[in-house]
Amino acid sequence: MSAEVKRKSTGQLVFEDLQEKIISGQYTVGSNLPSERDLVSTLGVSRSAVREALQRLAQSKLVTINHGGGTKVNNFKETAGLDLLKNLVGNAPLSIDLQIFRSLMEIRGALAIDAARLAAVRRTETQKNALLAKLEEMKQSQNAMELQQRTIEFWDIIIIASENIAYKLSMNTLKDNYSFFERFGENFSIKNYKFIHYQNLAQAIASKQQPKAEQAAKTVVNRDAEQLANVLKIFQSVPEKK
Amino acid sequence: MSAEVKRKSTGQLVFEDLQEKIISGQYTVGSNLPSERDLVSTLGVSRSAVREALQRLAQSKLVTINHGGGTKVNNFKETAGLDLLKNLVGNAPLSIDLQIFRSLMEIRGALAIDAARLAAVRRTETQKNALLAKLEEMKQSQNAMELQQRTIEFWDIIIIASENIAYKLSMNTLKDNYSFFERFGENFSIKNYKFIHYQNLAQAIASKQQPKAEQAAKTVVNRDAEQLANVLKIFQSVPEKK
DNA sequence: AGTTTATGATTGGTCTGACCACTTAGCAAG
DNA sequence: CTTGCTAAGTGGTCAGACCAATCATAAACT
Repeated sequence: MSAEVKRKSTGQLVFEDLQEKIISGQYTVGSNLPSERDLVSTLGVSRSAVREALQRLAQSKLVTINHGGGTKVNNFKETAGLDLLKNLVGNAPLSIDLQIFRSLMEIRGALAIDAARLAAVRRTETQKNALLAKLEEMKQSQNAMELQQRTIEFWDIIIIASENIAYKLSMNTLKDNYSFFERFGENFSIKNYKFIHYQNLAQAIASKQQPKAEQAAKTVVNRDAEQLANVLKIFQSVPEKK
Repeated sequence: MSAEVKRKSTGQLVFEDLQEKIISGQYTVGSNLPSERDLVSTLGVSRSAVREALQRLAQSKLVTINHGGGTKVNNFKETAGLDLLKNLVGNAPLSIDLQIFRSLMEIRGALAIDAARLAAVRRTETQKNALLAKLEEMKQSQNAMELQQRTIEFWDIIIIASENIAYKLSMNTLKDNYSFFERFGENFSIKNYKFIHYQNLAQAIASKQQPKAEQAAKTVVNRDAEQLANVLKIFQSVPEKK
């Protein structure tokens, strides 16, 4: 139940350290990382810890390891995947990069809208019923956190119904990214929440009206992004409580 | 110059082996992987190799490692990122999963179209000129491979101009995924290639006409996907040459 | 002089075995 | 039945040795 701070492993620490240095440009793109043995002496950890960290960096395409030829620093903007985004966003509300926040809202919107468009054609009867049921759940939410959770599940049904595994996988990563919005949840007013747009979206998908579903999804997505942006502004204009 | 088959490291082999077993369902989701020491004896490799493979599996969210508590197999469809797609597509032309191919075309389309829409508003003068110049390069391509490469660069300019880092990162991964289309390049007829649609797209972005850019992008994307699908059909209907 | 070839140094890859840290399950005490 | 302890199991870290690929340099050759 508690939010214990799990002790991080040495390999994890090395990974984060190197990742941060690569992203912040402390290592020149195209040049080689210090050799494993150099990192061992510099960081004061074992070689296995260093190697495990390097393997993970390679897995996320931040570096390219060459047997005998050193470990090259990649230009992460050209090689990395979507999961890197969370390392670019920033942690505290005050330090959130607005351009990256915008990127996040835009890709989330593009994927969700197209998924809705496809779901309107491909959804099964079961999915139709699940979607309408989830809408009712949303309406009966007791607090903002509950509503937020059910909204995510509502969209998940649409993503699944779109029968597009790429959308599903992308959304997995995006969820990790905007999980930091959770703390803002309480700032949403559930009392004045308008369900009409979600209602329209669910109905359009239920009745297989593709253009209508696409339009309704656009409305929902744009409205949500706008609201989040507003909450974000509040957080950014008010100094953090100490 | 040669396409040498690089010898794979032991860790890489273990990684691929376990990944394949997880994706194919040979390990039950939610259960624990064999312990590191068990894998060592089963696979006949050192523990360091096993550990490095496990770290990479954890990095791609296929497993969750718990200190002292075993390594849990995740439901990759709920946790993995877009980069997993290439492991689902299949390798040979004959074994390409059509639903996944469709997913690939759809997400590629959704991102490209929205990027074009944004680029029409956000592109700089420099980017405008680069885009028009790249279009000319495309027209002067000598062979299908060259055209394909320049088309990728054409889109890359649009993605950059959209100022959306999430689109850029997603496209990085998608490029890895549809790199297997390269072999199909020679089947495209460059002689009859119609540049008018790309021309329209470039012009719309150059003149900052957003709706027009979005529409032109849709046309281009749908046409390309259709062509690729046709080529794919040819490959799938004709038995592989021996 | 330029090219090729050998060679040693550098760097990543693998293995072994020991020990530490955390979790879990079972047992014992209460 | 609960609590607390203990031992076994599992992942984490370390040290050191040796293998394998690459690179820089120097020597040999043409």
